Amino acid sequence: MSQKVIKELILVDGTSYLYRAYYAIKNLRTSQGEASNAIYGVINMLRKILKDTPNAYMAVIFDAAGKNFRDELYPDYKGTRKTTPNDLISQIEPLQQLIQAMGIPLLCYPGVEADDVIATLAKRAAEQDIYCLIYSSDKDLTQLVNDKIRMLDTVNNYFYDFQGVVNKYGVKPDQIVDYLTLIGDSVDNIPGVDGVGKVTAKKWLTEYGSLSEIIAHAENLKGKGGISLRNSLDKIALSQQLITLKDDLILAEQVLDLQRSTIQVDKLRQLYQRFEFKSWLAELNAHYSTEYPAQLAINGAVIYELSALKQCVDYFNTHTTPVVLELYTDSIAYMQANIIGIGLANKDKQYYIPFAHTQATPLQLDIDTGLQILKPLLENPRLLKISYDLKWIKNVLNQYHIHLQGIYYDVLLAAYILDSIANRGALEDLVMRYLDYTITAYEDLAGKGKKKAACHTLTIALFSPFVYARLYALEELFEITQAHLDNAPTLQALFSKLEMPVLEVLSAMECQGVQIDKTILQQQSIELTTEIVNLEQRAYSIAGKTFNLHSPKQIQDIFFQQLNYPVLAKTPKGQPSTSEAVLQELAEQYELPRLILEHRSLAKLKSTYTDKLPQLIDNNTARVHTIYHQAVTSTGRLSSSDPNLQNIPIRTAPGRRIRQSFTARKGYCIVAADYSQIELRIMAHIAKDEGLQKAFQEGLDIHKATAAEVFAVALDKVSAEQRHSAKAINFGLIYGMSEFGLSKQLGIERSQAKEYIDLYFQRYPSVQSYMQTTRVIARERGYVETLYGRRLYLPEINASNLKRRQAAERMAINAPMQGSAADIIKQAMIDVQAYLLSHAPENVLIMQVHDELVLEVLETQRQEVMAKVKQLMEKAVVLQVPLIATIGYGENWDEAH
DNA sequence: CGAACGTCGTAC
DNA sequence: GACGTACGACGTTCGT
Repeated sequence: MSQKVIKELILVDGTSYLYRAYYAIKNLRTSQGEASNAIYGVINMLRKILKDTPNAYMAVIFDAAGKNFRDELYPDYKGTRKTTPNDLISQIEPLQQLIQAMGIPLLCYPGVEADDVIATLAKRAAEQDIYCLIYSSDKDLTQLVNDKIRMLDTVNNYFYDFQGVVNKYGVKPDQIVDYLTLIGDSVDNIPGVDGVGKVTAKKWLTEYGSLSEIIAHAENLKGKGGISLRNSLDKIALSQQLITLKDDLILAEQVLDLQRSTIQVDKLRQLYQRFEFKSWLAELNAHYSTEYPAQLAINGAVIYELSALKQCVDYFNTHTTPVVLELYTDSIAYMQANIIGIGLANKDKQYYIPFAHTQATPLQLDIDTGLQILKPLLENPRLLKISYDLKWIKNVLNQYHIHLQGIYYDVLLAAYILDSIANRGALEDLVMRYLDYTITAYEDLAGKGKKKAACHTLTIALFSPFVYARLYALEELFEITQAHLDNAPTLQALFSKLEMPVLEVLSAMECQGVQIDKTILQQQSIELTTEIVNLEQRAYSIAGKTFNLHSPKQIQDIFFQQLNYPVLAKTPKGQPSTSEAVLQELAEQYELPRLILEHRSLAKLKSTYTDKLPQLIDNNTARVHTIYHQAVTSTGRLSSSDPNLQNIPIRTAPGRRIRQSFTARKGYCIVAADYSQIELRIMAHIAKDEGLQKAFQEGLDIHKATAAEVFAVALDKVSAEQRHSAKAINFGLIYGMSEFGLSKQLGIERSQAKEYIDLYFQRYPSVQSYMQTTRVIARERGYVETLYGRRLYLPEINASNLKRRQAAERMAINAPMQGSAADIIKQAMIDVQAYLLSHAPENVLIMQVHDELVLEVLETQRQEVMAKVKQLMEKAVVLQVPLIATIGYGENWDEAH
């Protein structure tokens, strides 16, 4: 055999991969709710092929819509298939566009199947001494395999050459048609010979060579298979015809035409954007990034000279338009960050002022000198500042004793108000979404993960265009998001009256920090270590060997292989589950699960809290400085990280001990003020339920009052268990819980849970109608609102998938309550901060935990401040029910409760 | 060997 | 599958 073959031909069974990808990849859709899983899977595979064999002839072949000749021959062909899901159908058209935009030949012939086209092309290629590799997981195609045609099933990771087919099916490729005819194909609904399976088919074919020879010797065949073969000769002919691929189609394309053409960059970019394939988009932009600087009216300059900096400052001082401000540092941790450079811009001009790049010619300005000149501009309240994440910028500047003023417009917050889910991404994602062009992400400039380069190691020549593009884009995002806000007055008010002011409160809280007593935590860590080691030893002795108590896999082994515990539940992958619930149940009978549960809870305290918190104490301030994220949650709540101060334990005694380390400075005390039942109060208000409102107005214990109603007993006759049940119902309502959830929560029968819920709705009918109205409004508008008009868009509220739709409905129920509570406490924070700054400046807010504000208050002013804070919180908004804050104080956070 | 994912546990 | 919003530690799996 000559080795003159230069190229091989790659034929991809597009339809086969489309289905496989659709079912293999779950839960992939865009922020708008458009399914993208099948597209992602197919394109991912094609990209791999292109990377491995960039020079091969290549085509992707799809089945055409409509009937083909097999349907004519046999009306039940593929009759057992379920109808194709809409989610899949919607992906076919864009997938094909994407493949074409990638420059890959795409073939789709009506009246035949993709397999027939593949058969024809493979045969033609082989005739021309071109080796052919078929990518498919369809076993029918193995009939084509010979010394030049091979098949790769990437789904099952199996390679079919001649020997591969023999190994897999026990017959040769040219016997595959006969083999499949005998055993039939349930996938395509092709009948085989009754009583003949893989074993018999293989035996007969080995003995007689082919189906026609088998039929010729039919009278020799024994058993049930032999009888049914003799009785179904006509059916066999049809099956054989259906399974045999047509390899003599007349096609418009020759094999040599199947070359990759030029990539359609714009089309590809548009589709990658639509389906939010961000890393591919970034890669595309890295290769074809010439467009944007030319297209954007960028007019940038790097400032190296003192005189130029002074001129620049004068320029912005004499223009009344807002200034776009960017800060670049060597760390994202605001307490440690060192400024590397500053970007300043307006509509017409972008400046980059580098201070600390490692390599720079000409010399950079000295940072102290530079900041001294910039300080008046930054602190000028009349010169308005625009940026993305101004809180972080303000915090960093604070470390340089520059107090940023004129905080005007944070693009991050504006986008968050416009759509708290779709606008979760970074600046470059907002640019893509609102401006329809792309700018370089920092990671694409400097790498990511461990390879990520700090910006001072980048050259100014590389870095400055990146800065200009961001400054320019920020200006444009300012204009476009402002226009969107102007169209929705409630959103505009939410932005300018709530979020922008809260930004400044949060900045102050973060920089203030919280004093944490390291010695308390370190002592607790030591004690926890002792207990953890003790639990480990006891566990090892029961198991008879050492193992990792954190490893579900090892626990599975010991529980179910070694100790033969009963398997109570399985994971989705079919493994015996060792989840919390299973452990709880096993713990009733066995010692080991009890030890593991105990170990988990102690290990959690140690690793997450007592070990971690001391590490985060700032060297200079001796306090912990969290980050409050103002644009993360879908509902409007804040979140906290590094460390997360919003999930410090409270429910158990060892947990509360951690709170004892949150202490006040000498002469101060910790004051903690909680809103009481704020979400239920909001529900009573929004739902306009008279019964519920009355209970709150009378100042009743709300769970007790609910129990009295639901169980029809007098208030003073409510049992502890009844109150407990009512409390679960109340919480369940806020979360959109089902009967199932309530029954699980209370450990009661589902029918019993349903009874409770029905009784509740009978007693509080307005609550029921509110829930229903909310679902309807969500479906009609596509979003729900809080009291302050904050929106949560729910793209899946009309999804065809029941589970997704129900999840969206639960969010629709929960978001107005959770979000309104978030709005209210934000208002309270603004009011409290204004009071403190004007009347009691020694006292400071230090934490927010969703419905709780924590302050550090001068002992001598305690009574006055507590009274005022309580009053401001309760007066933050007027509802149909009283808003109550309970307030306490102590030397530490635990005592203050 | 580091990144990504899944499970678990803490808060409101 | 079944109760909403988060962050983060850990083990396992995946891909380079």
